[in-house]
Amino acid sequence: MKIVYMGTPDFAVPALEEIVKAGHEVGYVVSQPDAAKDRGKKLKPTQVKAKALELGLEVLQPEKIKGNDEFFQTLKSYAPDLIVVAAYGKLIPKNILDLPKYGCVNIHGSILPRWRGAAPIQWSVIAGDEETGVTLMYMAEGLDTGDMIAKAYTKTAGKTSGDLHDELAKLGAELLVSKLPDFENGNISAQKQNDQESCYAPMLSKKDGIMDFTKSAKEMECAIRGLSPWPGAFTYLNGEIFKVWEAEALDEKTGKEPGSVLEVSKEGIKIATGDGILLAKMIQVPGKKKMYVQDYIKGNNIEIGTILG
RNA sequence: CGCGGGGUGGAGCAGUUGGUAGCUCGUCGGGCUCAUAACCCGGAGGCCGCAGGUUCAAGUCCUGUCCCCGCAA
Repeated sequence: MKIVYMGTPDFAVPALEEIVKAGHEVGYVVSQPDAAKDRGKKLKPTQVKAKALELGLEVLQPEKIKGNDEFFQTLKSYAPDLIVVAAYGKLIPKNILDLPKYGCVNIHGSILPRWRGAAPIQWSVIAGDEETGVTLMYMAEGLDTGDMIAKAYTKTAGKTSGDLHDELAKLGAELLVSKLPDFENGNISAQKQNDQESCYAPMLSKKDGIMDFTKSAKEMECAIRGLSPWPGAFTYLNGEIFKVWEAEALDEKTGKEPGSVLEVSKEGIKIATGDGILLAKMIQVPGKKKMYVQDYIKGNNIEIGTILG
């Protein structure tokens, strides 16, 4: 099958690899333009571009695709059977959606219609969903509103967004490749989404990482896992950023003000919340690596009664 | 050249105006104890990221270099 693949970050890498491995022809890989990221502001290729070049595929990186006739003509002359999109990063105009013989499909990191939008994996963890997964769907003009072709599920228990991100990227790749032959066989059946059950997962920003100790310990534990590895749940200790990477909600009561440090031990830091106690286990301060509280307290001291935030 | 912090025994930190390298934890041995993650005594373990330079003398000052991290994007 002749495929055009559109994707940008590492979430979209496994699917590209699997498509090629399955023996399909990928005429073009479309990715966002290289961006200056990280320390030192060096221009770095996107993950998908890097993998595509490694696989010897042709890469296109248009600044914009909407109203970009040259880009459209390039795709049109290739005449793809299918366009596969995974975390491309921009909306795709209708003329491109309608171009391929079998249409345009997307791999989305949630069980639709739940968590439409940019950060489905993170929000499902933050919300405390017990189960999540990936959905293979046709692309429609709305945001993740297209008809659903197939789904694959997994449990969220104890996993961070980072863990699930990697897992779902693989799961999505397998799901997609297993369905590819069905497009040519005409064996695809798609199901409409129930808009009533939908919810939105907006892109996360740094601010979403701020810890709100008035919430329950359980909610905070989910937020900490959902915000890892980015932006990370953080608060302030003596004016410095204090990140919490691992924590456990304890079923204990306290009358102390939310954010109060109740106890510091090798087990972790017990912090009062709006409901219950949060035991912070792995933390990080500026300039340092993540470390367990057990290690942190060997050379640092946190006074009982300190208010975080 | 975006801003900034840091690389010191296994771990986390301190190290003042350059002059014997310390602390907490761990570890090993011994002791106390019904017992212990508690306590007491003792021991081992460090080319102070790397390379040069200044100096009678450099963890400390200067130059270069590698690596890690926070912010910002």
